[in-house]
Amino acid sequence: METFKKVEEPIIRPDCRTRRGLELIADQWTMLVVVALGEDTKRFSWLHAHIVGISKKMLTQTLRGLERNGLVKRVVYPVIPPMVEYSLTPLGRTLSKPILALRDWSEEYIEEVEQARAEYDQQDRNSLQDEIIALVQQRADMPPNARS
Amino acid sequence: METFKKVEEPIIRPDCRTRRGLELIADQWTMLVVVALGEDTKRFSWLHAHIVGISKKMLTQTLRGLERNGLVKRVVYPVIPPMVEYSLTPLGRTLSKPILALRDWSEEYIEEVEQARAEYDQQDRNSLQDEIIALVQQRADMPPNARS
DNA sequence: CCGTATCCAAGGGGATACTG
DNA sequence: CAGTATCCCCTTGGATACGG
Repeated sequence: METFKKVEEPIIRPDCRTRRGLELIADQWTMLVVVALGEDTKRFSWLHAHIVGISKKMLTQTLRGLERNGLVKRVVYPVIPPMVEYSLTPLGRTLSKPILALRDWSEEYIEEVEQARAEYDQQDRNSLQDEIIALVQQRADMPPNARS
Repeated sequence: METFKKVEEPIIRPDCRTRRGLELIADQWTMLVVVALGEDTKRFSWLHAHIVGISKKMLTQTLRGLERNGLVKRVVYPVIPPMVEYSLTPLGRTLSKPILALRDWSEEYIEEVEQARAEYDQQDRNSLQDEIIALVQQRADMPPNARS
């Protein structure tokens, strides 16, 4: 008779805290913006220039999302030309720690990951090559008039 | 004269390690699968059942990506019915630490985030309400025959 | 059980032009 | 400068059916 209590299996439901959290922050631009903001206050144009490749639309969207979730503070100065400053809120700063851990992981292991991918893809090409060779071999074994 | 050396501004280029890393792992399903895999070996059907709401297609895709990047090991047992086991590789286990940090952050702060969002959205509704009131007020101030 | 193949609708996101 | 508005392509991902 089984007397040991079975360990509860972790069921990851759509409404659990982990899912609700990752839904908000687990995307590339959000994390990059948090990294880019860092400790200081940054202007919109600074962010746009330093996160190379992000469009203004995407940057605006991402910042709005972070602001909406209380992670970023937005300050508009009524000057001409306009000037808007963004910074992490105290709540946002709690998020930057785990995100920086992810950045550090990337810095340390990405080469190893890409190496693994190169080998994986190489295997794919070899397999494909083998299949082609096998097919050609089959054709060579067939009588000429049976070839499609 | 400025004698202090200017601090290098961190420019986040598309080809930097951080970008290349986040591109691969900064998405919701990938992180959830890593969390779900944990320390043990898990079957495909186990993952599909425990990550509630993920489609088979998405789960397969995500696992393939992780396998391709050397983060997950896939073992197929040639039995009927088929049985496939997935587990984190040593490299994959290095990734689970920062991801678990992100999960822990979610568990701790998500309520606070959602609270902030509720207030933000409430403000939006109030502003909209104010605008409507202002418009109605304008109409009331106009002579009746000028109303559109 | 563990996929793959195909179809298809929805929306993400870039390009561009315009504004306070 | 810091957006907003519009267009539009093209990817994403669910649904479904099928296969080993």
